[in-house]
Amino acid sequence: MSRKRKGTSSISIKDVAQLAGVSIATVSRVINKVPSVKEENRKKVFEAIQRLKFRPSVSAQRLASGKSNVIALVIPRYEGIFYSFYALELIRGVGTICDALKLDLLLHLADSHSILDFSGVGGVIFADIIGNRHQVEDVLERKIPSIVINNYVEDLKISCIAIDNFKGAQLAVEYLISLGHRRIAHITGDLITQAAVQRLEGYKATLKNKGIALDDNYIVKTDYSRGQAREATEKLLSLQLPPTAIFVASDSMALEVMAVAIEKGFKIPSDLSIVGFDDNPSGLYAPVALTTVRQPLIKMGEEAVKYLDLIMKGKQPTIKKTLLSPELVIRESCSQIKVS
Amino acid sequence: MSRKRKGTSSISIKDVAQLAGVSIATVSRVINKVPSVKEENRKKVFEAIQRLKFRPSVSAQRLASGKSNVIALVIPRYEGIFYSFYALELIRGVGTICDALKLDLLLHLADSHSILDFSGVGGVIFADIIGNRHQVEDVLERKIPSIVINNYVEDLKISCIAIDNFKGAQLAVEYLISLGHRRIAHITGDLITQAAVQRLEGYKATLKNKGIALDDNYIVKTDYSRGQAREATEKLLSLQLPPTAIFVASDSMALEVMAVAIEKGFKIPSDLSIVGFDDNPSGLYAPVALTTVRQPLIKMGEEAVKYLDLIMKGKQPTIKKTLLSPELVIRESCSQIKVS
DNA sequence: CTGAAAGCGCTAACAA
DNA sequence: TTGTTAGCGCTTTCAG
Repeated sequence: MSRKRKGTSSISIKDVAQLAGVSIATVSRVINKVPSVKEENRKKVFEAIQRLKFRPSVSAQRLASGKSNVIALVIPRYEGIFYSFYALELIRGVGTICDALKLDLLLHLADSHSILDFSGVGGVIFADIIGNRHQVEDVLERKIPSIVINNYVEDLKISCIAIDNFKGAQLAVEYLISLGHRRIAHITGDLITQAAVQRLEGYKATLKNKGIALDDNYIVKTDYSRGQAREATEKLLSLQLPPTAIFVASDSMALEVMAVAIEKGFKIPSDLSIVGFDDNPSGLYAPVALTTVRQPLIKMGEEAVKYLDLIMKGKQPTIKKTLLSPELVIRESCSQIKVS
Repeated sequence: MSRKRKGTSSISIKDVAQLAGVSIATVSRVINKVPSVKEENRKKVFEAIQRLKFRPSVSAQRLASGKSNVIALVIPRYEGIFYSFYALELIRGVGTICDALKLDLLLHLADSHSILDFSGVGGVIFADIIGNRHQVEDVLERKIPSIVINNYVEDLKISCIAIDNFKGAQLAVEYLISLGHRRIAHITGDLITQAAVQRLEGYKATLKNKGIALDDNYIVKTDYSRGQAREATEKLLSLQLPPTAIFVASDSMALEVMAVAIEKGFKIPSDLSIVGFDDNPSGLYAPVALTTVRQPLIKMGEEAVKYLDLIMKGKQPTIKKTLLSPELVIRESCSQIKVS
C-alpha cells in the first residue's frame, strides 16, 4: 500500500455501489437514467445516494464520457456594453434557460486579447463580435459547437441569431415619416457594434427611400452612454433648424434625450417626437411613455442556448443564420407634426 | 484491440510527448511550470504543443489533481434584481477579475429551489442570500471555499463582504437634516433584500437620533422598480404635508422620483431634495445631477474573488466578515430648506 | 438486467 | 532531471 494517494474525502460512486449492494456500473446507469435497471435496484441506489449525499463528479463524468454540458457565454469587455440594458437582459435570458436545461454557464467577460480556455466547454455563445474574431475562429477550428448572437456574420461558417436592426430603424423612421416628420435626427450607438451601424444604415436608407435628403448635422454619434446622449441632444436642439423628431439608438439614451428636451422647455411629443430602441421597461415610466423598437433579447438568448444544446446532443448540425424581427411599440412620445 | 474506445479526435498529452520525444510526465511538468525541467526539453515540448495546438483537458486536470479553478457566482433569480444597476456592476467586477486571475466564472442565476451542482467548482460566491440559505449551508457542509457578498451574515460560519447600508442611509439622512430638512421621506427597495432593510433601518434610526418623529406616511415600500418609484413619488407628493426631501433606495428609482417631481412642477432641489443610492453613472446626467451614496460594488466583487482565490490556494483559511463603507457623493439634487 | 474491466487525459508519487 | 505507473471517478463496451 505504499503508493496510495491522499485519499479524497469525498464519496464516490464506489461507496454508493457498496452501500446499495450493486456494482458501480449499475449506479452509473441509475445516475444516467438508463431504463434497463430493475426498479428494486434503482430504489436501493437512490437511497444510498441520499444517505451518502453523493454528488457525481462532473470532471470525471466529462472525462469519461467526453461530453460536457458547460456553455460559455463570451461577452466582449468594452466599456460601452455596460451602459446597456442589453448586456443584463442577455445574461438574464441565457442564464435562466441554462438553469432550466441544467447546463452550466461559464461567463467570459473577455478582452479581445484574453486567451479563452474552452477545453471543458461543450458550446460557446459569442455575444457580438467586437475585436475578437480570432476567438471565434479558434473555436470554429476546434469544432466546438458555437453560435454568435446579436451579430449577423456573413463571412464565417458559424450559426448566428441576430436582430434585424436595419428593419428596426426602418420601422421607427417610417413611423415618424408617416406622422409627417421630415426633419428627423438620429443619435447613434457605439459604431463599433454592428447593431449601431445597422440602425444608422436603416435610418439613412429609409430617409432616402422616402425622398428625404440626409443632413449630416442630424446624425450624432455616441458610445451609448447617457452623457453623450445629453450632449448630442443639446447639439441637435440648438441647431438653427432643429429636428422635429429624433430616433435614438437605445432607450436609455432616449430617456436622456427626453429629459434634456423637457429641461429646455420642449413639450413631448408636440414639440419633439422621440423613438427609442430596446423596449427597456424604464421607458414606460418616463415623463412621457416612450415609443420604441422592441428587440427580443431574452428570446435571442434562449434560442441560442436551445440551439447549442441541440448541436451538443448531436442533432441539428447545419449552420443556420437567423434574423429576429423587432417590433415597433407605439406609446406616447411621438405625435403628428404641427402644421407650420 | 476489441474493446477499444471511439478514439477521441482531440490530441492529448501523449501526442505531445511523442512529438517532443519525452515522457508524458515531462510534458505535464512543462504545463504546470515545474522548474526542474531542462531548458532544452521545455523548448521541445513548447514547440510540440504549438504545432499540435494542444490544450490540456481541464476535466482531466481537475480529476487527477483534485483542484479546480472555477468560481461559481450564485445570483438569486428574483425579479427585482434585474431592475438594478447592482447586478450588472457585480457581474462586471467579478467577471473582470476572474479574467485577470485566470479563473473560470460559472454563473448561476438560481431559483431558491435550483439544485446547484458544485462538484467541479473550487469556490462559490453567493451574491446576497435570498431564499437560498440551504444552498449556502450545503456548500458549507461540503467544505467548498465560499463567501457571501452584499449580505452581512452573522449566523453562519462563512466569510462575507457587505456594504454598510445602515451607515449609507445615515450619511444620506444626516446630510439632509444638516440642510435643515425635517420632513424626510424614504422610498425603500425590495425588503426581501438585506440592503433595503438596512437602509430603512438606518433611515429610521437617524431620524430618531436627531429627535425627528417617524411618520409612516413618509415611508413607501417598493420592489426597486421604476414603476413603483413613480407611484411612491406620486403618493408622497400629494400628501397634505409633502416631504421636503426624499431619500431613495436606488439611483434608478431616484431618477424616476426626480422625473415625476419635475412633471408635477416641483423645482429640484429648491422644492424637493433627493438623495439616491448606488452612484449609478446615469445620475450624473439627470436634469439635476443626483446626490447619492456610492457603494463600492466592483470592489466588493473583486475582493470576494481575491479572497476566494487565496482560500482555494490554501492560504487565509479563517472566516472574515468585512463591511465596506459607502460614501456620500454630493451633487446638485439637494439644497438648504426654504425658510417657511 | 447486471457486473467486470478498459479506458478518458492528466497528476504525482516513486524510482532511476 | 526524467520516466514509469498508479490512480482520480466515471462511462461504456462486452459477456454473461
